[in-house]
Amino acid sequence: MKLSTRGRYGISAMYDLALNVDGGPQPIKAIAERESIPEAYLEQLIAVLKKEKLVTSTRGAQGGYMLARKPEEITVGDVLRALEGGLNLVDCLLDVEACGKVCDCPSRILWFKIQDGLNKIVDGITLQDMANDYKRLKAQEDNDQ
Amino acid sequence: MKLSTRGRYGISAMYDLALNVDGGPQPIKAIAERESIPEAYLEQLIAVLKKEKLVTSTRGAQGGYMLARKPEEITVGDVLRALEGGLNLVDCLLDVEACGKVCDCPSRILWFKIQDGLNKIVDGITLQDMANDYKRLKAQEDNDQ
DNA sequence: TGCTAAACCGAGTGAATCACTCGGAATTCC
DNA sequence: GGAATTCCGAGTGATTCACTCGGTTTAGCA
Repeated sequence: MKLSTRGRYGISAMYDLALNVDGGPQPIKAIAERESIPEAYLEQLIAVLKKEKLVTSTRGAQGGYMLARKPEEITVGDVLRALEGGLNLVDCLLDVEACGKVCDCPSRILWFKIQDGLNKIVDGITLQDMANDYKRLKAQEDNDQ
Repeated sequence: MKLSTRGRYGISAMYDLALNVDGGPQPIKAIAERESIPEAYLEQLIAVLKKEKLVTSTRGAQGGYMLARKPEEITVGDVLRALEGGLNLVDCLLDVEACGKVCDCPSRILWFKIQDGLNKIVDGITLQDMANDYKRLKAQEDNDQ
């Protein structure tokens, strides 16, 4: 029930792209440095995000990655589902076949409720919300000085 | 982000105990058979549930396990937290030290929101609710015949 | 036109975790 | 005293995680 580094790094990277939304394409190296993510690993993750059409890329020198949609149109759920293999708490929710003897039906109802609730939470938060949190924190910090 | 078998088996076992709440102590063997859980593995899990004071045991012949509280007083969250090592999505929520370079603060806010929402969901469902689901399903089944 | 900065791609790997198993000791009922 | 049961610690094969590495392709720029 722990989020893997994939999800955490992925969120950091997407959040980074949201902050730099007006800065042109961001190379992996820059994102990796700012967010302290191993560069070669991030490359893999971002490939997934691209396949899921959450980011676009431009190749060659001066290339890099950008958000495929506006930050307020990308939810945290989009990112986590892409990287965490669908946020499926339990296989029997997708695949009725996988529901052998392990899942009796009240359990199945339970998993569904949890899964559904979780999805509602993560789909209610966008990258823009995160960027706003950042601005708010920063303003407060400036104020404290 | 997938629930491990620990959580799934644990819920099944506790649900089983809730259904058999009036049947005296239930030996592991019986629970394992009804719920199709490997017996020796369930033993391990139930030891954790005991340590967390969710079940009580009586040793020796005719012994077994019972719920430590009434089914309506045990939430699914109690069980999952016990078995899944606390349902902590991310270490930096517990342990500020663990929050090195990986978690910048808007991420932390995010994890907190998700974690909090998740806990609210699982703490809103009791073993009794699951048992009621079972009765409802069973009644409907009988009706269909 | 060639250099360099980047994305793209596939394979490999050590460490950790998962999902169990096994053997035996202690306890309690009949 | 024997059978049923909990209790306990250790061990293990398979899988997944979190990366790394080496190389290829693409594109801007001098």
